[in-house]
Amino acid sequence: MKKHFGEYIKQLRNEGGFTLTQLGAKLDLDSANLSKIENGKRDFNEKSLGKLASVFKLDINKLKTEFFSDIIAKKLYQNGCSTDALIVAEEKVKYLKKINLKQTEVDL
Amino acid sequence: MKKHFGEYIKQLRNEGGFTLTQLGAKLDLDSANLSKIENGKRDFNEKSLGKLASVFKLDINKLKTEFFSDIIAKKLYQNGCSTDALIVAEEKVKYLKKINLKQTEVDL
DNA sequence: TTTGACTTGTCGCTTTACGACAAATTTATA
DNA sequence: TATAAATTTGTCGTAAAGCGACAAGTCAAA
Repeated sequence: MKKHFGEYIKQLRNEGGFTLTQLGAKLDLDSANLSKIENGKRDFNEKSLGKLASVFKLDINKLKTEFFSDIIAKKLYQNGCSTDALIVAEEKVKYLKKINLKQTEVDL
Repeated sequence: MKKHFGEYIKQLRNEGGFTLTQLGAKLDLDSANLSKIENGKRDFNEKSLGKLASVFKLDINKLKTEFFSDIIAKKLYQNGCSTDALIVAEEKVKYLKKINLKQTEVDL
């Protein structure tokens, strides 16, 4: 288990044998900033997930799961919020998808 | 099931028989902004959860669950992210709590 | 048709996000 | 151990997001 998404990137980078500067270039990121990300002092920019996936030939959906689970865990942890919120969130996602389907029917 | 946290506030407000202006005053919020919140056009400010809890005598932890589940659901839904992230997030929260405990021991 | 409740649009300030560069520190290797 | 590369840390400036405020609009009740 990794403490944060940055550790995951670091692992990928090391496995790929890249320096911070090399990987940074591929991700349009300063090596200094990439370092902070890997060490959990800054968050990876959500908008760059696609680039990361293509550099390492990763499934974007798996990557999103890794990334967002991190964001969510941090949010709950920092706010001292019960993980009950996760159960409720799952229901809500289902509900949002359902009403979106209905709305699409209406739009047609 | 409510579409968003704003609907939840609206329900509380109606049950309490308040106008937007009245509840807004209690929450230090403009009636216009409260209206937007109730209609999902703006998010309720996380920092005001305490006030909301005390106005309606709600358990702050329940309220947090309601609030953060909403944030999380929206994030997953908007990003087309699998709810697998929720399972992973739960593991991560456990892990964060565990390493925090260990760190506390070291600090002592 | 006036009044109160609610909604919508928009402005401006504050906070946060984030890329960039400089400088310090660590690590590797000749 | 000298030095060069790799990594880390500090900080700045701009960009974007968050959010309160006010004005002007709609809508419903009397």
